[in-house]
Amino acid sequence: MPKTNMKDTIKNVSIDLFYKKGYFASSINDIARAAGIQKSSIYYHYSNKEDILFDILKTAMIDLDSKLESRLAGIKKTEERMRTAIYCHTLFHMRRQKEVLISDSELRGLTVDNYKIIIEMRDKYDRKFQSILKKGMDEGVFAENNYKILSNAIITMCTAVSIWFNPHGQLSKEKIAQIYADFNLKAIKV
Amino acid sequence: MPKTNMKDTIKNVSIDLFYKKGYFASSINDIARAAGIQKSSIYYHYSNKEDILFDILKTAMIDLDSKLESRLAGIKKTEERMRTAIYCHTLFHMRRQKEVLISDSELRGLTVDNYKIIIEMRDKYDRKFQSILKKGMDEGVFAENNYKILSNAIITMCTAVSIWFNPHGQLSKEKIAQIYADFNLKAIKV
DNA sequence: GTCTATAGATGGATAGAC
DNA sequence: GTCTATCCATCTATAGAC
Repeated sequence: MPKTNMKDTIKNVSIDLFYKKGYFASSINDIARAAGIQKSSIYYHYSNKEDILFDILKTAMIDLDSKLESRLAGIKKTEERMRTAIYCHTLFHMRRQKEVLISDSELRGLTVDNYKIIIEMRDKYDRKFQSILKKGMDEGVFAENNYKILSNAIITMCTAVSIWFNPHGQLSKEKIAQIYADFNLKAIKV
Repeated sequence: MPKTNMKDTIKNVSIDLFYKKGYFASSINDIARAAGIQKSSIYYHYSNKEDILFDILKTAMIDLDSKLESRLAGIKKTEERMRTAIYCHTLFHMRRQKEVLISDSELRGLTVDNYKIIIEMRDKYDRKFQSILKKGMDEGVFAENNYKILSNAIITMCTAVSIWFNPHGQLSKEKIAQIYADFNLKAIKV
């Protein structure tokens, strides 16, 4: 059985709270109560409230990017790379629903330096989609179009699955990711 | 020239503040300062802070729905109705960027009763998209698929244009709405 | 309709004991 | 590593004068 780590506990209850009530509406006191400790004890593990948020956002971004990289490894065909990227992105946004929703609505809770770090990671990730899409257009497998606009459109659609996805619904995460991949591939192909 | 109405001023500066800093991070004091009055004067126009948020969200939802209705009026062909709905929804989410972004991230600021009212309006609006999409599938002009999933996918994609759209970018709002309509129509057609 | 003044609660964060 | 106690800033909202 895994060692109970208080820092992880704080992080996990914070994910729940930020997801349910939002970052600003969740107090240090709320977090402490959920973690079963006094609020001052939080500061032994994290230097301040923003630090918890930053930890959550950074971890989510790192995991998202590494999932993409490992899924894409070895795939050569551009069409298949695009399909895989969309499938992977959509699946992640259902599996890690709470964290990605926090990522998308609580960025304003970060001070400038931390904000820049997350935005840079996100831009780098986005450019991977853009480059696959552009390559497909150059190769003639995808219809010529504004690749930045389409890339934004596709990524935001697949990101937003986290907003409406219901874990207790009828369709599996994998089936929904499949529908999303098919939908977008059909739209971009020549 | 239009009469300067303090209630409207409060509403407008609140839209700016909620958009920039978020609802919980914006204080009554911030709003008062931006409106050029003392914070106690806010309470002459609105009974509390949530009332301002609710006013913003309700107005946005009413306007969104009435835009759709007037655009759809007289259009018979299902494919054209779908195209118009997508175009209209996307355009609105660029024209009213701030308000719709608040709508999508600050719903948690509402108490239960107000929350229910907004969600009900939103569901009713969503069902209009679902019904057009389903009709197209029944008629055989759209490919058979899970119409609820696809409807969610399309609506959230077009809603999310508000996240990345840059008013100072090269493409016009109308051009982007056109790209979005074309993209989605291509994806759903048989 | 806007002001000054303030109540009353809660926020993030720190000091220092154990 | 967690506790009690507390500081001080800020928050929403109200009372009552003008």
